[in-house]
Amino acid sequence: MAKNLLIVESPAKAKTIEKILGEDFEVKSCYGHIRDLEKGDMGIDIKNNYKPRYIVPEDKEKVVKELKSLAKKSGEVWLATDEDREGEAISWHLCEVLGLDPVTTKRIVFHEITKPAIQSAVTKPRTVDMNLVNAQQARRILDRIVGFELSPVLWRKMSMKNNLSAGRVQSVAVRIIAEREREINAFVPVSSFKIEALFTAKDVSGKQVTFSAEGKKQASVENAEAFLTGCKGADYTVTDIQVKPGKKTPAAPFTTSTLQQEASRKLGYGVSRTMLLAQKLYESGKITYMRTDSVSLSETAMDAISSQISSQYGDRYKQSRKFKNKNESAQEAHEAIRPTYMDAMTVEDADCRRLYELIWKRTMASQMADAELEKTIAKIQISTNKEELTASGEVLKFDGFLKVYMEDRDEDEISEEDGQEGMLPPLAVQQKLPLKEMRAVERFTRPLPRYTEASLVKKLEELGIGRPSTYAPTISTILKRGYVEKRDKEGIKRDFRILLLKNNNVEKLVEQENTGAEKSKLFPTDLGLVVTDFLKQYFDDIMDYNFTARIEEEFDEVAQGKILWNKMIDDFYNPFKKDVDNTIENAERIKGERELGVDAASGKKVIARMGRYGPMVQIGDVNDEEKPRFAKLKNTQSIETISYDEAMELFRLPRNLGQFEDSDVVVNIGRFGPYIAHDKKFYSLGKEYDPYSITFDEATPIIVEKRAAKEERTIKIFEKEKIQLLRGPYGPYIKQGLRNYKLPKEKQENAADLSIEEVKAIIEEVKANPPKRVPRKKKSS
DNA sequence: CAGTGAGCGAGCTTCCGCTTGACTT
Repeated sequence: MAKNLLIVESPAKAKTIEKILGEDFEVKSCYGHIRDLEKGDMGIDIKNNYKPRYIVPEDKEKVVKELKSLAKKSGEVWLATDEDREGEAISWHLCEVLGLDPVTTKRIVFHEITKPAIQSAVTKPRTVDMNLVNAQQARRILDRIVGFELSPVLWRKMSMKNNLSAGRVQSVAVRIIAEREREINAFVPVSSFKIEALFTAKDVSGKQVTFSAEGKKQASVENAEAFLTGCKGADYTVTDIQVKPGKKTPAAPFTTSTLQQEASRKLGYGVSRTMLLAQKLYESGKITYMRTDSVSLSETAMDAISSQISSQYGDRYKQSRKFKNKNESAQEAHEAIRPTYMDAMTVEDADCRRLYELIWKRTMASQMADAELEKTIAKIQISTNKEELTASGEVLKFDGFLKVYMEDRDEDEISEEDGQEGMLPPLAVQQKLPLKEMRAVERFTRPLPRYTEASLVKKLEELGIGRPSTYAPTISTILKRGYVEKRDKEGIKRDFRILLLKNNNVEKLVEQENTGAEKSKLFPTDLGLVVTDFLKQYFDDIMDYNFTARIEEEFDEVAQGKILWNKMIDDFYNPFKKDVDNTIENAERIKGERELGVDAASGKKVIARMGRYGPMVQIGDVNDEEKPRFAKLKNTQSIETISYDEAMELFRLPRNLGQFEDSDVVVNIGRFGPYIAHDKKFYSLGKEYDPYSITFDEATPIIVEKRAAKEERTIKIFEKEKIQLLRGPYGPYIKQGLRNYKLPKEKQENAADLSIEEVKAIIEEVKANPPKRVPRKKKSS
């Protein structure tokens, strides 16, 4: 009898399941979605009740063909795609493409790839749930409509024409970054004075140790000084001691989002890197599926973890826990991310290993006992006034899960109070304490930090926007479109005051701290800011943080069969389309203009705005008799924050540094960054040089060096044909115009001897048989 | 490769969510 064919989404899963099911089943993968909306005309018949037009994308043709022929040969076809909205739709598309009847074709689901789960799933097949499929179609169609209606609006209203885009997810992601930036820019720090007293006492071994106690924060320097002066000559007595037990609980096992956050905090990985490494671990069978929103573990896994904890740390450290998902939008088609086996596992690649160890520890910790603490709070009376000081200490009584792992926190979750609380020496009520010194330290309030890739993912997940499979790609998109940049920011030096009470004398000191430094953070570009403002102005509802949550409720109603999907789409489309038409008709071009002042020399207005080639400053108006002067903003500057003085500074380029080898040496900033122009040739300036301050003596060696390096790379030049033979990191190649052609292996050795005829032949040869590439998107008819 | 900055109009781009691999100057 012919084998049954079982189709899953992921090929790695297929392999595992085939082993479990044995002889009767052949298990194949469809590699995710196999059909999508056609691109032309949105792929939707708006007038025909939003009927979708599906096609098999080019890169899926092969898979579909193979599944078709297998389906013919096989006994029964079973659909085992993921149990969520998308998975259900994939099953339905498989029915459509393979000619299966969705009413009778067997559909099974499981949330974990374990023998019992899969064997039990096979005993209770159902059929495709068309309501759920319709909910997915509604989701897909709505996203297509939003993206393909909104993006063209931007093309029309923005002067920059570098394929801009907008969408339900990406545009809100940019908005989050833009708003945080403006909060930071508008933030006015307020200072107060933290009171800290240092006392000495004997510890358990009788040694004198220093510990600190805190007093009430003082709002001003006057108050702080008055307080310290008031403490002159005081006695300090312990009046009360409270000892309270406390505990810490481990975090849930990893989901995609929490894995990305922790890998970012603990290992400094960006989200794409984390996902790439996780994919490798998954494919080599070391971890479970890495795109998941579920925190649950299979029974089999819980048992394995439990026995691992027993053998490694003892039963005292064991505590079985079942975690529940807080997130309502979670679809939980998979397990949490965990090691497939808990016993020792070697991972070759160092980066992969670090991620694997993180996953292993987190998984272990999630099934371990609470850490037990003892918190001590001592009140200390000041004899000269009514204020009290508080000393607190924390002792770890039992480490529990902390033996293995502790989750890190984001900057914005760390408050000033929860610094490291050390141990207090044993104290007794009525004990007199000798004061070493007391200080009032000026502290400033801080704005919320800028987002990292991972903290943006966290925010998106909280808002229910995006899915585990799209977090990393979404961030790539907004970076690629130039709405957002990832970079460091240097902090600025700031003075802060300290008042010190010592030996009955109050002394005033000033110290410096660095504030506002950020590393690898997301900054909005001017483009991102103006596009966000524009979309907010004209498409308020789409840009609303709750838009996705609202339509998700409607998708749910479709999934429950309460409303028809085309009715839902119709209710959305009509008002939306009206907004689109109105915007195209009435909205002004997006400029983001801001006036900076008046140029003293010419008496003309100085403005910052978006130009055709990005943010710029301009002196004068295009309607003036004399042409306006233009200068490009540096990439750390922004239309919103640039000052008049900074703007005027930009007009200092181009600078002529003088004559070298009878030609001018001119420094400027061009399309590809700062450069030196000399003798009709151009030399890029590295980051170590500033075009505004580079000197003649610094510039000339760069010319000489770069010229030499270029000669080094050149094998031969065919002047007349404008063809170059160059040496690159992948071997010698031919350059003609913008295109490169690799030399065949046998010709690489003696590349310098090639004649122009031979070179031309190679070009023709390569053109005729182009090297295999990722299939390019083609216009579907 | 190293200009430009206004507006027109051809012909192009664009979304989100499932999955992996092949390529590089």
